[in-house]
Amino acid sequence: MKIAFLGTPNFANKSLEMLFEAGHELLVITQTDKPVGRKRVLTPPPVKVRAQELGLPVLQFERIRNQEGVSALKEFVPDLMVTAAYGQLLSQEVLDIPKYGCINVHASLLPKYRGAAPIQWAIINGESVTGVTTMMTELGLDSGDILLSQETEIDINETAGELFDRLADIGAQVLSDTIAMLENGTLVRVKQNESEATKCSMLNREVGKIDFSFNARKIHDLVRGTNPDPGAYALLDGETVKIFRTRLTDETADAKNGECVIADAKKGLFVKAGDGKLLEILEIQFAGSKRMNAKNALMGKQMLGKVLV
RNA sequence: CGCGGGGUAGAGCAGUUGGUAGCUCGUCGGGCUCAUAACCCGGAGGUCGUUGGUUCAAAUCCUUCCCCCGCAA
Repeated sequence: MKIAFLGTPNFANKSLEMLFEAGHELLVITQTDKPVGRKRVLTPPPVKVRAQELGLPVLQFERIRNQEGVSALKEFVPDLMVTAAYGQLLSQEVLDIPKYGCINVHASLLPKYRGAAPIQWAIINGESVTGVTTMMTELGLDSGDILLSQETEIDINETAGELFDRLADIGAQVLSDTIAMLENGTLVRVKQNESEATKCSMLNREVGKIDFSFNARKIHDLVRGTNPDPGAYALLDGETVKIFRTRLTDETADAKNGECVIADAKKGLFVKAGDGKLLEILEIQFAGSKRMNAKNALMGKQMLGKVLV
C-alpha cells in the first residue's frame, strides 16, 4: 500500500520501521526541525532521522493543514494515512485524501487517557495496566472509532521512559495487525464510550514538583512517571534537586515530611513521606551537577536531617 | 552574545586573603572477629579540563579554547 506516515518522536519510529519492513511505499511527514537545548541547536525530530537512514522521502510542514501540506499529500495519492504522535492537528481536508482514511496509534487504552502524555499520566496516576490502541483518526481529540488494542501491565518500578519503549514496540505490532485486517477486510470499528473518556494534558515542569505530604506510593509514581522528562524535583536549601528513581519501603519514621532520615553513603538516602513511610531515593541530581546514584552523591554531600520541600 | 553553577585520585566532594593537594567511598595488604557489608592499622592511586601570562612560588590571580549541568526557551 501507499502509506503517508505522520509521526515525530521516538515512539513513532518502531511503527515506521514496521511499515518499512512490510514493504509499503512510504512518504514520511514530520514536524520541522526545532532549536533545542541551551545552545538552541536546530535539531531534526527522531522520525526524520530514522526515515532518512531508511532512505525514505521526508517532508516537513509548519502546518500540514496549509495548502503546501495538502497538495503534497494529494500528489502522493496515499491509500492510507497513519499517524503516531505527530503533534499537529489535521483538517478534514487532509483526512479525506487517503482512500482508506487515517489510522492513529495512541499509547493508551482508549477512551481513557486521550491527549498528549498518556504514558506518563498512566504511571503518575498509579495505573497497573495500560496499552496501545489503534483508531480511525477524526477531528476530535483521539475520539475516533477504535480498531484494535493491546493491554500490558505496568511494573511498580517502571519509568515512563521504559514504558515508552515497550509501548512503541506494542504499537508497531498493533498497527501491523490493524493494517493486515484492513487489507483482508476483517477490520471492525467500535465507537468509543464517551462516558468513560478521560483526557490528559501535556506535562510541564510544575507537574514534577514533589509534595512530600503525599504518601510514598504517590511520590514514587510521580518520580517514575516523569522520568526522564521533565523529571521530578524538590527544593533543598533553595536549590533544585531532581529525583529520578525511588524505591518503596515498609519502614516508617517519625520525622518531618521530606526529611532525610537516613543519609549514609553505604545505607543510602531515605526520606519520610506523608504517610510516615520511608522512601529510598536511588537516583538524584543537584543543580549544576550530573545525574547520579544517591549513594555516590552522599559521599561528598551531607544530607542527614535536611528537609526536601 | 538569555541567566547561573561546575570541571581536583576509580566515584562523589573540600580546598581560591597564592607557599610542598585533603575528606568520604571504593581498591590493595594486614589485624580483630564464629562471622561480616561492622571496626582498627597501613599502602597504591592526581602533570588540580586546555592555552598563554603575572610571580621566587599558581588548584588558588588575569587570559584562550573545550566539555558538563540547573533555569529560561
